[in-house]
Amino acid sequence: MLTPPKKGQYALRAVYELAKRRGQGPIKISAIAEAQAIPHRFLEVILHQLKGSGLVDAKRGYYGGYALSKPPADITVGDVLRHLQRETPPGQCVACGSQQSCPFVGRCAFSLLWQRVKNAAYEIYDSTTLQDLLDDHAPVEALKTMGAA
Amino acid sequence: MLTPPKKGQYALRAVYELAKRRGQGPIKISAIAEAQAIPHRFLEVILHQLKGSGLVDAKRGYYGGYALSKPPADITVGDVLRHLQRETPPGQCVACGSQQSCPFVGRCAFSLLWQRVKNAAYEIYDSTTLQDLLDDHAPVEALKTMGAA
DNA sequence: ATTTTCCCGACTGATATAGTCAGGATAGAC
DNA sequence: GTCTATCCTGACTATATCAGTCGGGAAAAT
Repeated sequence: MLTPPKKGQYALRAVYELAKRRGQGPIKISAIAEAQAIPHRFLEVILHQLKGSGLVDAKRGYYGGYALSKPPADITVGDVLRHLQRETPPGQCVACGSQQSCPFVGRCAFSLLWQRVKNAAYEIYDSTTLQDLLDDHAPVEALKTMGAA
Repeated sequence: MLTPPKKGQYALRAVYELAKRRGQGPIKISAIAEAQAIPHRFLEVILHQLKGSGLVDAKRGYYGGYALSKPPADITVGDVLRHLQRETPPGQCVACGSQQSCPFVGRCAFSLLWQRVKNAAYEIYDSTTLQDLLDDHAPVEALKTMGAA
């Protein structure tokens, strides 16, 4: 239900790899694909899409490749995920995705609930930077919500 | 990405309807389906599945129908949702659903993150009872995580 | 000029979800 | 006892989304 889509996972693994190699100049798609076990052609699509958000810069040609446009500490997981899914049109019911008309628009007993879950998720995403992931520990203020498996 | 599946939404709307009519004896599937705009045949499947968890009781025959087996205050959204999706096999990576083998098993930089998001979601689900939904307000201790739309 | 890389849109295939269908079982109405 | 309204049950189909591919084009270095 709330397992992130492959595309998002690939994107995060890719920028994570870029963060790890920051300072080594542009990293080729093929290098990232190999290191993170991502289909090469698919990763092309994903990184290109990410470029549109300004989180990564691309360089073409012989010594081309991708690089983060900001320090890993300034990029959050939320930044990455947000730019992959087209955001839901404002005023639209969170639950009734697509442009289907919700039969309970305005008086839905659950819309608030879905909204809260979504906010809780992005609160975590937005408070986790690539640097946090590199350091292999969760941000301090979020740890208390962890609980057991 | 984290919009709940239709099945779960239908299930919740159905038990919500049952909670609303509690005390009126068994409620027919057709009545629930009409009130909540759920395909009749599909709702049959869903309610039958829910019955397996003991949250609802069914009665057959002329005056048959469904009813909650417990007071609305004793049933949480988490209870309902948990019984709809087969739980992920233990030890399995949260992200790499199905039984696909994760190439980063054990050393995945993100598994902790996914786990935390999942936990945060179920913390909200488990602290929201049907009674809360009937009262049309969120449980107090969860309100602080709401934020803007 | 050629190679190596990213760029870009259209396309295909797999998978999970959403929903249907036909018929059987049970309980009450008559 | 028969009839009807209801839930029960599994197998089935359709659809939408996701995952991934393909072919070719454009910049940058050699």
